[in-house]
Amino acid sequence: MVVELEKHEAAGRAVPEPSLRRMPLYHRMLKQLMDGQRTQVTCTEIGLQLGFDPTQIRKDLEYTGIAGRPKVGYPLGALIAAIESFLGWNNVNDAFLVGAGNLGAALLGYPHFADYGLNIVAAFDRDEAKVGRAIHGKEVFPLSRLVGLAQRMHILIGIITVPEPAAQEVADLMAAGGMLAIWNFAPAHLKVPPQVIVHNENLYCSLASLSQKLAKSLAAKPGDAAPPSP
Amino acid sequence: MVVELEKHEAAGRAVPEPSLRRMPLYHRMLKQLMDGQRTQVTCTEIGLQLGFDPTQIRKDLEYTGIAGRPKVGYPLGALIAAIESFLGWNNVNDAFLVGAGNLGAALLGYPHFADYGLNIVAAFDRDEAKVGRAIHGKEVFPLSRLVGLAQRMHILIGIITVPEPAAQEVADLMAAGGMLAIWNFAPAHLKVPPQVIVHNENLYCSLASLSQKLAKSLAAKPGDAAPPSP
DNA sequence: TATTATTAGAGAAAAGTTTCTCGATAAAGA
DNA sequence: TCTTTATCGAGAAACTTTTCTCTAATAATA
Repeated sequence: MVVELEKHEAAGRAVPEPSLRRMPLYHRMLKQLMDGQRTQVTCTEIGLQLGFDPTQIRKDLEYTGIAGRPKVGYPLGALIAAIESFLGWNNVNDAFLVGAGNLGAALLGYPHFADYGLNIVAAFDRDEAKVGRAIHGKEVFPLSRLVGLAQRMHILIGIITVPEPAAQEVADLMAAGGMLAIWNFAPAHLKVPPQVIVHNENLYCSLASLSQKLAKSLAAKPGDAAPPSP
Repeated sequence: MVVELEKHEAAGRAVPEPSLRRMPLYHRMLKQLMDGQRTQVTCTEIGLQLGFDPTQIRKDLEYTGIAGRPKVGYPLGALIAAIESFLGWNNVNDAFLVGAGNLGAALLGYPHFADYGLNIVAAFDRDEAKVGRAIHGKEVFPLSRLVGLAQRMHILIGIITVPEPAAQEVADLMAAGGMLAIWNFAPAHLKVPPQVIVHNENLYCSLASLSQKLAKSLAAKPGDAAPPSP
């Protein structure tokens, strides 16, 4: 017997990655509209402001399980709530951050992560000089305590902001501590147990795309700005 | 008359974004192989280590214009050079960074950007307290000098690490200064002239993908780690 | 030298994503 | 009330990206 699942059922098929990544853009825009005392919004309007096709937005919003009405659109408050629920931003997850360097400090000071389901509760670092200090109100512990504290506090999310050579070792510790999701800012390909979700935030990957397009654009119309070697 | 272009010709068709974003992963891995005194590499080997399909890698590498040999693979040094050339990492571009906060400082201290075609030469900030100081050896200028200096120095790349409300204004200044590429770390949808390439590095977009998958994974098997409200 | 195993490269097929088309529905105006 | 207009929602079509299949080339081995 085959059980038909609703499209937006939790255990249903995977949601396209591009759709997932557009959700926060909708969310942000809708929040701003909400501040302007609006109560309804249409895909046409969202698309116009964000530069997306309205049909695409309709398909994306379908994943959240909300229904709109022709000629009117979607109820704003309910739509925002649906997105937050869909993304799991209702239940805030505690997280550990490893690597209290520049980037780590930046993330520790990032505003409003808690509004987006992420609560960084502590930092870890191998450097004894950093241990014991607090950064943006978050205490820094020695790396040796990571596994024990993660297990005891049931921490599910780990954030890696260490230099590349240490990244795999930190990932191993996180897996040993029972973490299920790793947000990896080190430019490294991590090997983890199958139950662990890894998201890589490799800046060089983004940079590659940017610089290739710029190089191509300069090659196409070598104007005033790009002096070729004379 | 129709002129047939080579696939890898500079003015040719657009390279898929996913392919572009995989290039730095190949580059990194190949560099490590190079350190191990290797001279040849096959797609099979790259795929095994990075977890990609070898055919996909072959298609990606085709864009760089390099040719491999059956049974042998690609010459390692030439392949690395081809990737760097393809991504425009040979000609280093100067860049200005605006927003000398936590994240800005992290980027100013990022290692080896110059090896990847990006040379951040100066920072800018609206905050008078930050102006005049140097962060990781890069001087901080007042925002008012951005346009003039960008024009004079022919700066093509701008990096935005200001809070969201100031992002559009900074983008406008960058466009006015003649910049052609913007790397935007603010969670904002920027409106820019058509010739300007914008790359958004919205952390909330990545976080959304991560937290949705984690929430789904927890919902699927509510094991020891996720205590439901009793 | 012939055979075998491996791999690049090209093209086809499959899978995934975006855009288009159309009917249904709801609101506003004639 | 009837017509017009705007928009949702569903399915089809177009496009993009990944994976598969096959051939030819190359080196190693018998």
